[in-house]
Amino acid sequence: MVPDDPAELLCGDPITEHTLAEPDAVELAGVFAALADPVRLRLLSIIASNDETCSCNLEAPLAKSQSTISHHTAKLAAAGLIVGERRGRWTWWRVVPEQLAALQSSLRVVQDLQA
Amino acid sequence: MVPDDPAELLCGDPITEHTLAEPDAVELAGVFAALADPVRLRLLSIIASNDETCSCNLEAPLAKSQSTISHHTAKLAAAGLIVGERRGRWTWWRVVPEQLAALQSSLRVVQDLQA
DNA sequence: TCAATACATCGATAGATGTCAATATGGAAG
DNA sequence: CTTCCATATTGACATCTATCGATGTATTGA
Repeated sequence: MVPDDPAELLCGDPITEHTLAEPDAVELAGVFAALADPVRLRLLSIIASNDETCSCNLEAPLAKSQSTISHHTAKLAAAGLIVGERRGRWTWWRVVPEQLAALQSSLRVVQDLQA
Repeated sequence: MVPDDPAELLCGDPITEHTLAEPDAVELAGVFAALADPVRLRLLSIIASNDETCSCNLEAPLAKSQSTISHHTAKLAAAGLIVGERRGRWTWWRVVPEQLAALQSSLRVVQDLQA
């Protein structure tokens, strides 16, 4: 707890300005949460390695069930990291570079705070 | 599932090369998991906004208990995003810019896969 | 119209996670 | 040495999440 007596403020002033606000933190945390799973990271890297990737090419390399893959693609899509387009029988996924760029930017902001 | 008959490979070839390997994915997911919480993101932004930040200045702005803050700083530290140094009564935290840079780099790799 | 297929959704379950109160630890100050 | 204080750890609990099998839905092709 912060000491009441100013003379005991030996650990510096509390700083609450210019820091991440709660709503922004919740939203950003949601995007990071989408990346906080090994299966989804590999999924993303496979999708990113092609212009478009069919769902039917995602199950085999990751050794997960169809419903699990569907669950993960849905999470990545909800985070805005990929978009899917249904054409014919298949759903084609592609990455959203802008969202990846936005994430990098967020990290850079934190870095710049310190510099 | 991938069709057996080559004539039915209408959705393209499965691609497993140049994608994120399992062990790397697990490690990277762990770092992202550390950022997948609003409290930790705000914690990180507060710590980043100073050269060093005392734990005693982290509880009040985030309105969380002492043990919860300790839990979160430990997670950020385990992910290599911050380091703590105990001097006297207090623990001083600072961000690790190299780890933030490494994360940005990981995201850039995914972006470059697609380009 | 009907069967097959690709994907989503549901229900269930085991394990992970955020939170707090209580307690332990370890340095500071007297 | 003893007391005080900042922080870490423990134990408990509610919630979230990853996973799968089963089922639903929509589209293709015969």
